[in-house]
Amino acid sequence: MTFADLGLSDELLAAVNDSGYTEPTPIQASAIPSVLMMRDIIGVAQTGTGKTASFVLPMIDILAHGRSRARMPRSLILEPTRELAAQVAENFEKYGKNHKLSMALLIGGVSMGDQMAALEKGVDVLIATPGRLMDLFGRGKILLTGCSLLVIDEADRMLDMGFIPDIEEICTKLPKQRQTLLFSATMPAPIKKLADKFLDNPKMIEVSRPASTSLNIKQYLVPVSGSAFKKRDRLRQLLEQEEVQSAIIFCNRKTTVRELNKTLRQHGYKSGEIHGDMEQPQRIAELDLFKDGTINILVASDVAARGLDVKGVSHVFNFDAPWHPDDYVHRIGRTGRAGATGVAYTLITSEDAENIANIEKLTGQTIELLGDGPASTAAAPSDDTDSAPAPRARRGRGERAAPRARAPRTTAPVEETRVQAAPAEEAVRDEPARAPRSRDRAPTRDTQDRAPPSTQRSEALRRDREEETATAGDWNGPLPDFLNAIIGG
DNA sequence: AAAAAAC
Repeated sequence: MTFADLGLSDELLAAVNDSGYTEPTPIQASAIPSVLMMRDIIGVAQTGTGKTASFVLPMIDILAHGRSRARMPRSLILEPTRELAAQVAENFEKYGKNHKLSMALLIGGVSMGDQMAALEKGVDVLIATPGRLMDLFGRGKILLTGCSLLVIDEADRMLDMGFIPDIEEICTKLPKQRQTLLFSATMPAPIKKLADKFLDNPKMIEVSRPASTSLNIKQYLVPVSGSAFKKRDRLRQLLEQEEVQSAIIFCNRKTTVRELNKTLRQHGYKSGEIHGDMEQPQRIAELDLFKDGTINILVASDVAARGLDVKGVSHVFNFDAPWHPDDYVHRIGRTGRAGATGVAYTLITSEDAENIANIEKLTGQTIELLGDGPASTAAAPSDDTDSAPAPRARRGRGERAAPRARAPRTTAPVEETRVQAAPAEEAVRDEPARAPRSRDRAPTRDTQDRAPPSTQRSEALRRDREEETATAGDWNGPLPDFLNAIIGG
């Protein structure tokens, strides 16, 4: 099976070919012909299954004929988060490069001026988050009466975020004669109801067992004391003993994201952060730095858990075990994408027993518990920081995780608004995501930018220690049952 | 419990 078998146009096939894809994924193979035949679709699929291309590709061919009129978009794609919306826009740019389709990205956090101007000119594709779409609609900037193709993406996430009433309202403003595609990783009752109400004789496409995790991802649990300092210490040990190409580190709280990124940077790591309290331009800028390899560690809230597609993410770390098992599946799905292998570590404290049990129940697999090996010296007194560093033997080899490579960030990028709504530059996107790491030879003492050895390290540790606030219980009592079960105790 | 989304 090739893309050529799916009924797509030659121009489109050329663009697909240029992007390096030869074989459609299962969801693409079954969805694309049906979409081209104008059928309604329910796609039950996780992100990472090629879901986005399964609607973007046929939409480009469908929209190739006909012309847009002012304020009357011809199609609408709804996404739960701004990042996802931007990502879909990138896909349209990539695959639509041989077509002359116009699109507008309607997301919050960026100025409305460009968006309104685009609408006024008329667009073929509207890609939007519900809030901004409703806002602009309320201002009379959009007419949805000419919108004959609707995509509701990540419907279960929309539900979680309370968007369903908005979605319903939007649906009623579209013409009744239209094609509707709905995608969701799971099909809870409210989503079924939504589908019943707004889809017409949909074709059901289910590609992977919901909530399954990719076999390409090796998963580990890492027991650790609940203290924030010790967790950070343990995390850094993991970062150093692993061959981290690039990593996303998830935290449950935005404050934790900020703190962790700060201390990682103090320790010389090339890290950045992303969470919902940041200005949108800054979120985009940070993501771009991560994509182009300027930073190789992204500390993130769950804003980045779902759907985010960055090539070459070798590791996912859960600094906090996620509260909801679904989130675990989504988070670790940021690695091991497109056939690559990935590793996922989850730091767990004594309080996470139930969360982990739920995750294992959901995924139907037990996650390997990492032994309390030498790397867990975090438990030992580490006041005299430099004298008791993490196992050096296991790092070295020039694979030092993160020599500081750029000056601490100033606030400058925040003010720059030019990055905003514009979809990311094509050129950057398709580069091999990461600059080749210096996985070279012996650790040559190369001077200049390299984080100076001991002094910086101990200074950073001292500051880290000072910021220690949490005093959650250490892992001292008996191991919870689920752990005993795993290690056979 | 948190996070996400409109000014």
